[in-house]
Amino acid sequence: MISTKGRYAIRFMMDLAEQSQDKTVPLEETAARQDISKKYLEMIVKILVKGKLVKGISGKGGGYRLTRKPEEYTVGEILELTEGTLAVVACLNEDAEQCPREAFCKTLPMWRKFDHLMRDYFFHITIADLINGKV
Amino acid sequence: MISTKGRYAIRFMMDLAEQSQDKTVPLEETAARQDISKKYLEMIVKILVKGKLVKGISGKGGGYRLTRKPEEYTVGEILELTEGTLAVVACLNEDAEQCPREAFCKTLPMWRKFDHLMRDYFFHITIADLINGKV
DNA sequence: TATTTTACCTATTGACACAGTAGGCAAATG
DNA sequence: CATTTGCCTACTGTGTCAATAGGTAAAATA
Repeated sequence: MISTKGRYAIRFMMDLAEQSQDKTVPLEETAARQDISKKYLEMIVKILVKGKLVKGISGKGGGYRLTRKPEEYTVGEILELTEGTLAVVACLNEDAEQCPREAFCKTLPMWRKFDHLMRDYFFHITIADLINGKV
Repeated sequence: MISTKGRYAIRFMMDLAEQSQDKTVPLEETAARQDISKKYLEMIVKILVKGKLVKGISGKGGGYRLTRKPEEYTVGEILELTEGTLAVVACLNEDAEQCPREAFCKTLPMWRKFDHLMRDYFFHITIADLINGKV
């Protein structure tokens, strides 16, 4: 299940994209517009900054701004960054310890295929797509 | 992320299916074979019994047995029962309160489509498929 | 009938994540 | 210098996960 972290992050990115491209948008505005607790959103946006998906500018007249064009962000990368992983089962997580059942596990192929399915879906939807209702 | 509850449940059902169809299999055997804590597995199997996916027979010579043929169980229903829900976001959960953003939410269609994708996948894989490596 | 084997039930635990909240420091602008 | 903004650390309450513990009920066998 995708938590509020991932969902709020997507909405935050969309909100930035919907404001005029080269304006910096204070977090307080977005928080109000999206009806999300400012303090909580702050915490989530910090992850986006660390991941270089947005840039934060301090001081008066500051705020946040996208570092790329909206069509260059996929939902997949936003979710993976904020949720930590998109793996559907623990053993498909990148930094998971080797599973001793791996060689003969009869369910692993099912999880793997689903993983591909999911990635194929979320990594081919962009922020621009969402805004333009193309999904 | 699918927890051990769902994953162990699938393995338990597969184990039952792999034993001769009309035998009742004591939980202790399956727990040993699958290397799962007996007590914990007990808790999970209780959900399967309540959901009528398996039948438990008490007493000497007792154990568990499938109530249908392996090809009549889908992975989807096992996961949905044991995990509580398969919804990828809270607002798609059956017993979720109505979301005030529903009417104009630009991400909802994305979640809905993914939900369909996922259900289409997991509700078309059966226990028999897993055993026969058909996935 | 007594014993053994099995399922079934309630309760508890430690660790961790979620969804926030609080308060202050750092940086930049007017 | 004051104001605005981002950034940082720390804390909290609630809930779930993944078990563990210790029993009771039911059914078969000796």
